[in-house]
Amino acid sequence: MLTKQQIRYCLDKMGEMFPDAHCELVHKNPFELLIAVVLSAQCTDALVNKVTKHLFEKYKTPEDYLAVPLEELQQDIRSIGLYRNKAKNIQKLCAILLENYNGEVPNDRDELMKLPGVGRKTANVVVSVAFGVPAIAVDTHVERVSKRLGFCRWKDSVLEVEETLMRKIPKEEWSITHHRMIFFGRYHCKAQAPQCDRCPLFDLCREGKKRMRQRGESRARAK
DNA sequence: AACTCGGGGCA
DNA sequence: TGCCCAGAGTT
Repeated sequence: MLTKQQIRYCLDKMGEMFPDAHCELVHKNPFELLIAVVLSAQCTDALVNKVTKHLFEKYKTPEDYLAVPLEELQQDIRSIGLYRNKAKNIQKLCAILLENYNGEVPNDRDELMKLPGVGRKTANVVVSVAFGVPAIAVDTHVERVSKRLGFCRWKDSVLEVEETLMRKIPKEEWSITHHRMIFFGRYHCKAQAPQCDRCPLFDLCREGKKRMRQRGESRARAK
């Protein structure tokens, strides 16, 4: 595992590579952010943004989402995957917001996780982006990058990854860390084709060196 | 821990 | 046309 100092170095480099790292989901308020993040599960932010553009014109409040039949809401988000379940979850979630939270989005991670369709990652994104609460949302990008570089152990669960990152990174940097790692993971340290040959972190990266060795060996075999 | 839900994007 | 993308919930 890398030291705190090494991790800090990595995060600084990621910041240089992606100085504009930010939450890519379009939203104007906590409620729209919550809807956008729930929709974003298992699909790209770009695709969600296409849907929410129209969605947020039509639906402004929790009441609006409950005022239409389920089938209509499903059709409105049809172009993203898992849309049937997501539409159901959004209507349930809006009913709970009205019932228990006065129609407002709670600013507490554990309260958010009680809502249907809201897991740990979604809750962390909402509290950190909408309410400025320090949090590290561990999605597959953050998990993959953490494991490849050695921010955490290979066999760590998602929860263990989050705990390890929180232990190794100063609290003030949790939120920006999450965005930097997502950009780094999505555009550079990709799942299938990581750009190891032009990576400023190659010298620290155990997985990068391993991959390069394997590539060399397969070339040698081919000859 | 493994499985299921799913359409869009891209090769 | 078939693989890849990428969380929550359930068993």
